[in-house]
Amino acid sequence: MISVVARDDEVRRAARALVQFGKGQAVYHQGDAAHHWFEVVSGIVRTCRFMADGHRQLTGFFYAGDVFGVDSTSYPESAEAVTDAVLRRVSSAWLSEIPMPDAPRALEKALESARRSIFLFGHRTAANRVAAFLITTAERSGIQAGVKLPMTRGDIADHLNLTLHTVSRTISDFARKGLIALFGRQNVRILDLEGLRAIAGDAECELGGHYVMESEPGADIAGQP
Amino acid sequence: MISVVARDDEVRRAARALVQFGKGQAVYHQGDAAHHWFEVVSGIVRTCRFMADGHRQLTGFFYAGDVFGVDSTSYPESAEAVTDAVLRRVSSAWLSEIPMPDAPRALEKALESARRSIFLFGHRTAANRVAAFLITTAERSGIQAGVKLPMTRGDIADHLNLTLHTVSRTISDFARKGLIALFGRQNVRILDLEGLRAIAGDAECELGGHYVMESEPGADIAGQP
DNA sequence: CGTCTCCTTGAAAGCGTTCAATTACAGTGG
DNA sequence: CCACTGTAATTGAACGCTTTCAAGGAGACG
Repeated sequence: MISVVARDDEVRRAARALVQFGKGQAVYHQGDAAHHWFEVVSGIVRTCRFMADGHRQLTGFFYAGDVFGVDSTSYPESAEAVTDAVLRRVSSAWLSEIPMPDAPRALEKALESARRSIFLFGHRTAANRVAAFLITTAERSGIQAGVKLPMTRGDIADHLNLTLHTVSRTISDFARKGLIALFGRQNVRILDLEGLRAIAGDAECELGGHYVMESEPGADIAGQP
Repeated sequence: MISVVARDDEVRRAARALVQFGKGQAVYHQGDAAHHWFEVVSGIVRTCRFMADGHRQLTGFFYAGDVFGVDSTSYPESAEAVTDAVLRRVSSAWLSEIPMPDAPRALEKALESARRSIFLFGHRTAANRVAAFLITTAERSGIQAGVKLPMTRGDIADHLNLTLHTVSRTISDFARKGLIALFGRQNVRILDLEGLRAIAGDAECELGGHYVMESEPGADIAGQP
């Protein structure tokens, strides 16, 4: 009996461990069976999809405290360490024991996020996207005016659906216009947050209200017991 | 007792009725409380979001048998009849009582569709998008070579994230190259399906396999009971 | 101090949009 | 049945933004 409990404890321990990854190392690959989900303890992780045409699409950056890899069967995207990172790895089998948002809710959130990307890629210029990226990155990094960009320009480009050239040019433009200041390639100081916000525009650009187009509620033509 | 049952039956009837909408009429508006979901009996319905900048984004076209409006609290997008349409309107309260395998599946389909749009908007040219649209519309319409396009060019444009000019030009190009034939503005016959497919490219462009980048599984640095 | 990777910058080309005008079509009434 | 009318679609030309092509430069690390 005791040995069984001990073994159970061991399984529990193994099911929830701290693991570390070197810069650039893959946490898991697109298509892998989803045995674990992860929480970032330190460092930064990116999730990305590889397209058949060779293009890469970064779907998210994850900072300390963020969770990723919550997928039911197999991972729809790869996860890689942007910097050296320490992660808490939790076996998917323990999902039920740990309070997690229910599945349909998670689906809806994923859908919502996907729709935001559609908007971003559809109707925003390079300046819009980069400005929005700088602002949100600044907010997530915590430090107010000093933003660190540990990811490469290529990473940012694949996240915003631009080329690294355009990203670089746009950042340089912002610096030239006095919106930000650059210290080396990875350290940015935001000088004019309001100016950046004006360029970024309303990131959550959906209307809460209606575009009323006079319409009847639709006529009932048959009951249906 | 009997009266209660009768009243219950009445509620049931009201909760699931056939309703009809005229061409262009709104089924519901973006932001409305989601009291019902719908199944298309006949006709075509479009769902669309209106952005703060005035742009419109069509998120889907729905044909007979398709389900839309499956949202938990409020509709994130408007729904409008593209043609005169008859819909089966089901009260959200009956979601659990009515055997509805389509409901959760509708969400997954929407997410899949959204992801395809992200890819489409990100890495595909106008020709790619229009070709893909014609093919999928042909498949959904049922009739093999004769595609009907009851939606306007503007609708198609807002769905593919292009201008109506570009859509029109691209369709004309296809006709000029002999890939399709036009009969009036709404009837298209596909003459060279393989040619169209070649232009559309691989619409489901995610890799099933891995891009292996030699990596260790990540070293355990501490157990976590 | 060399080398590697990543970043920056310039110039030209590509593609879709915008502006502007014309044409086709459906619906309506004579 | 045909002219009239308004909406939708087509087409041309110029513009603008991003990409592509090409070259050079800045750090990081040994």
